[in-house]
Amino acid sequence: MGTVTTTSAPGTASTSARALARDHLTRAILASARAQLGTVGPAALSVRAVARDVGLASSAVYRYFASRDDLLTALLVACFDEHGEAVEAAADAVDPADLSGRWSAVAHAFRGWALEHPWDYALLYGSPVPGYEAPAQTVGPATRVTRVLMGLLVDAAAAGVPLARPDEPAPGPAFHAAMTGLRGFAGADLPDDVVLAGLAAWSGLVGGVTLELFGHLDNAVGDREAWFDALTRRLDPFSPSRAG
Amino acid sequence: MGTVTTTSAPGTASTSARALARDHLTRAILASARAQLGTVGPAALSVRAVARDVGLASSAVYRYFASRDDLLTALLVACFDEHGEAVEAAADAVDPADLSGRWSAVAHAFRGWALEHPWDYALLYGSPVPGYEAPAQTVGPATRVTRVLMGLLVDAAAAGVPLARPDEPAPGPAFHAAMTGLRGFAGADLPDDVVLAGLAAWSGLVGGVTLELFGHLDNAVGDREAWFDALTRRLDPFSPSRAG
DNA sequence: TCTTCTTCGAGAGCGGTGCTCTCGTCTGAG
DNA sequence: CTCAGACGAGAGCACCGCTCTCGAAGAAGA
Repeated sequence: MGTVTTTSAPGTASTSARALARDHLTRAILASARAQLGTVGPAALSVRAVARDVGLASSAVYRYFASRDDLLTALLVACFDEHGEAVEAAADAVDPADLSGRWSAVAHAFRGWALEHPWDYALLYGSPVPGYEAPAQTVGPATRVTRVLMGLLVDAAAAGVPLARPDEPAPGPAFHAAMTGLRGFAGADLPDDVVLAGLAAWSGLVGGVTLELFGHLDNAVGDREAWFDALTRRLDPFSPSRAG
Repeated sequence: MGTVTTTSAPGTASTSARALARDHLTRAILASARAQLGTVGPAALSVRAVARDVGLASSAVYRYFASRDDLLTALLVACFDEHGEAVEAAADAVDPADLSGRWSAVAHAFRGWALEHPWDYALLYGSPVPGYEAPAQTVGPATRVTRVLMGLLVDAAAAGVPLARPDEPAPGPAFHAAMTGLRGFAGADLPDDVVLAGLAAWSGLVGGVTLELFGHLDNAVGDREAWFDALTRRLDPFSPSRAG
């Protein structure tokens, strides 16, 4: 669905001059689109501008991407992968037993990438692009970050750490039923309090970065690092277990 | 900046046929734009489509709104006001002494309006529109919701309720300094733990609604009401004080 | 080597967009 | 009653996504 057609069968790396040229141009188009996305936002991405940038007629770009939406899909996959990789790397650099440390690393990597690529972040976690529906091929890369977070939850559950706060009422059976899909996705039978704690932390993280990046803290919060540090600590779902 | 010019001085309601017609058409354009926004998203809003809808030549619309961005600004103000009013009404319908109840009402009203107006919500809290910079006149309406939340924090601070969790480390001096703008905005000298608790709850709320509305819970969470109920309770910054 | 099939790039073109300018018309104030 | 100002329509400009056609160039078979 990304490229229109492929001369060689999938897996067999053709080295013909034509295939090489095709590969090169596909990459150039994607890179140019990515660069344009960095300055102008997904909704304003222009196939014609990309074509001008790589030195092609606008119609020629359609030999490589069937439509603007296809180009958007490729960008979506690239950004999700890059973002996921950054978060994974940060999580893996921390002692696996230190859940709070892993959480903090994940949160800061999440925000760090977003600050470096604000429009890419908007493509991933901002408003949907009006006419565009993300195809199935994007859900894999899209879930890399959530997979990292779920890894934290699975480890917490395996260690038997309760993530509910002392006074927090247990989520009811409706919540348990609602989370069937997520439990299946995690591949582990996570307790409800763990799932809820994880989702709340995830919401707070996305919300915090979104508020900052989309300008909702502009006249309210000065030092953004201090703000995010404090937010991360406050959201840390594993923090209660450290003291108690 | 909204309308191009006004025949009558501001405040004096002119009843001349021309002024009436102008008022009527301005409203019709805004209503049509709002309706179009409801189906297609801010980035795809088309002045020409609005013109067709209200039965005008596209050029005539520019007699009423100087540009597409001006129309967007008017929509932004209208949506912020509507959203703020919904949240305010929900908060005012609860016993003022019941902080957790007010929080829950605010959160559910926030989400309720967002679910009813997904694209309007995207305009308010989603990605920035590429070429568009929100003018100063939007910040007033934009802060209505946050004002309600800050009212909660001010009341909590006045009641001397500590909002930090038992094991939570106090935010440092850098955080205190970062929140100068917000304290000035609140008009009260809120303690750091109260500010942090409020911002974290605010982040979680925006993040939760954003995740749900922008499709990030699609294959993970079934019953959305159950999920949001549980999230709201988990995020409730006043909950610890109830039990302790 | 010659031929045939496919791929590719360019250009023209269609209907859409935001926006500007001009040109008649009509209104309201002096 | 007159005349400046407001107004609507239309043409036009530069841009957009996308399609179609056509000629050049590469790949593959005879």
